Amino acid sequence: MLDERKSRVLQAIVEDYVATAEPVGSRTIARKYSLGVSPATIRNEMADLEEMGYLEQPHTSAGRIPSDLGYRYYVDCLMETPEVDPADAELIRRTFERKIREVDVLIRETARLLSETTHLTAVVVGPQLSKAHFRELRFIPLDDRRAVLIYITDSGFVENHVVELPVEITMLELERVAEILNQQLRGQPVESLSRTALRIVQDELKRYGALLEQTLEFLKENLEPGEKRRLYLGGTTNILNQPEFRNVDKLRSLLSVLENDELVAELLEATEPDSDKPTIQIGEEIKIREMADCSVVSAYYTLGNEVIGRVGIIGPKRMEYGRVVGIMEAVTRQLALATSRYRF
Amino acid sequence: MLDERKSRVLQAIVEDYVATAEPVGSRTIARKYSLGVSPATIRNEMADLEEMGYLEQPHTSAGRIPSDLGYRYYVDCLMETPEVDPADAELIRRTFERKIREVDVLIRETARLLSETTHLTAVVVGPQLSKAHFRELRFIPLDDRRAVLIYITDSGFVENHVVELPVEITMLELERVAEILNQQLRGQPVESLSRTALRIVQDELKRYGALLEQTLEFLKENLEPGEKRRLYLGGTTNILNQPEFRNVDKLRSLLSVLENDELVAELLEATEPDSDKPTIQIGEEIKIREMADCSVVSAYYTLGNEVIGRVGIIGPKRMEYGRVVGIMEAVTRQLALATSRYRF
DNA sequence: GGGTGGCACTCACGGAGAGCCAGTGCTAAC
DNA sequence: GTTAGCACTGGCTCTCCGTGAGTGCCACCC
Repeated sequence: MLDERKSRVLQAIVEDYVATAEPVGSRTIARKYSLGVSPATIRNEMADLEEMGYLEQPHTSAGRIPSDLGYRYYVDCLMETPEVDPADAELIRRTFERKIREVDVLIRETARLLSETTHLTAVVVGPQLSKAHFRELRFIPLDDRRAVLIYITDSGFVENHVVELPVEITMLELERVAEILNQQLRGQPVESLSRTALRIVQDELKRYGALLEQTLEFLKENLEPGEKRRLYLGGTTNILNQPEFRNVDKLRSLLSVLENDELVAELLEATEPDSDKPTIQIGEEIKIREMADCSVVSAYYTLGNEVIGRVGIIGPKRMEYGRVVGIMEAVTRQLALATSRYRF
Repeated sequence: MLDERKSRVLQAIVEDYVATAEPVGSRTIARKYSLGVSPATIRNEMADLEEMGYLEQPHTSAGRIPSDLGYRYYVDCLMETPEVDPADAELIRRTFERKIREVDVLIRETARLLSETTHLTAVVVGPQLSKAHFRELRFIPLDDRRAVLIYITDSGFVENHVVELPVEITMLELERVAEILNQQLRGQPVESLSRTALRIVQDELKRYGALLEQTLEFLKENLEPGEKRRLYLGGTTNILNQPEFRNVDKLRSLLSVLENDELVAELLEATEPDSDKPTIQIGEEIKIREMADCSVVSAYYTLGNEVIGRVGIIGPKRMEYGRVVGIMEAVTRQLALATSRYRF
């Protein structure tokens, strides 16, 4: 725990550095932040803070910048989350009051909204199929060899997939397959439609072999933990406005990471499972080497009590944490609300 | 038309500049490309070519680089398209021999494939709904107020959409609506399901007012020329490897363009409608200012005789046009083949 | 003893100048 | 028409200050 004055000094340094991207010196603080002491005193405090690991010095004759630890202390103990800017609040309200009926569009719009309000890069991981409850599947025959398999959950996802039919199957038999599957599976949490549960059904339906196998395969593909993710990035180019990424090589390695959906989705998994405050990962706390200069603010949104998706903001460590957290809270609240409209 | 020797000189300059990204001088050409004449002669030829507008000089004491016109002459008259590299050919073959059943996945994979083989940025605009023929729609009731509207075309697209029902409608009536619409519209080219054609049906079905309106709205949204595009970018970060984009500001403006799906899709519209060779746009031939240093190679792919989608490669003007064209031809051939598998 | 003013020291940054060199344009000769 | 020779150009790199922001330390003061 830092004493009052050290806290104020650290806070001043973080906030000034966030605003200017320049190492901040003792005189600047004495002038801009009225701590009522002289630069020399602040120099001493800064020397202490550096020794304790909260500050770093790019080179001997430069000002100080916060270390990862310094940012960590700042977000944990010093940061305030200001009211969301009225213009942003208005934008958020307006975005969600439009009735968006397609889940994909909703995700995309959310990502755009977050990136526009924070001027950073936003990630949204869409409602996960596996968190929903199975409702019903249907086959729509196309010709004698193929049908569309349609799969609906009670949170309103509709997925479809063309499956090949065993040649001999009749329209009636097809309906029978659907009926049996529906009876066995309706209302089940999709997550627990595990291989074993499905296998029971499979036994019962041995004779529809190939068709069933494809259906199951589709269900598996879409429901396993590694299910296809609905992931959307917004405002990737906002990164380019950050002075820390003027360097093209750094930029390239970061952008390569962002092109990898797997990795990005994992980033957001770090969200603390029970907190309803956004989680913040700072610099080297992120395991990805290329992101050592970045921070990630992430949160989840819920449908009922169920976590069904996540949002994140990726930016330089030097970001306005308070503002970002405020925006994120406002957006996830609205997003949960919007998602609940899909339910039936 | 350039005489033989001028052609050889221009070709040498383009190819050397493509390979090295450095302005090329008369000595380099004399040494590396055996034209059988001395540097001085080549200097004279270069001076001529510059006067004719095929070459430019970054500054007085530097070598020459091709102008837009120079590239244009090169791709029109001098370029050869070499055999696709065996490793790439193998990769292309393998990608498409996997049975990909989801259209979205196919597009994504194609974009990835193109960007990996060309080391440039790839765009794929997916099969357009509006080019298909209507086959059938279905309602699956969810509760007494909502149903899923499912829409199938004969080229294998399945789209779905939650619609709100007029409260009084019964299951049977719902089926009747679908039936009437199906009868009226089946087999129609989707493009010609214009507002007027739909209005006729609408008259007939006045009593289902709200539901019908929503259905029509959905059809319109998805079928109008401005329909939602299935567009996918691959290898965006490949741009960063190009020395011409070491400059972060140039890079930013280019990436902003690429974030705009509308603009990117328009780029590919320029594809010449009847040629089966890829179309090449060079530098300022592209109307987008931010892309003045880029070239776009684009082509379409067909299902039957119908153009249903487009692919493009975006790179610096200094790209290996021959190789890119070769790869693109191979990929579009395979893509058309793969798409035809969806048909029924 | 904590706070402060003063002072020497450090180091990144930017501009000026020198040398280098790839490449040109021109001229004269073949 | 081709080529060799040569003076000239202009960007690039390296080095060398000068400048200024900022530090660390010391002595002094309340």
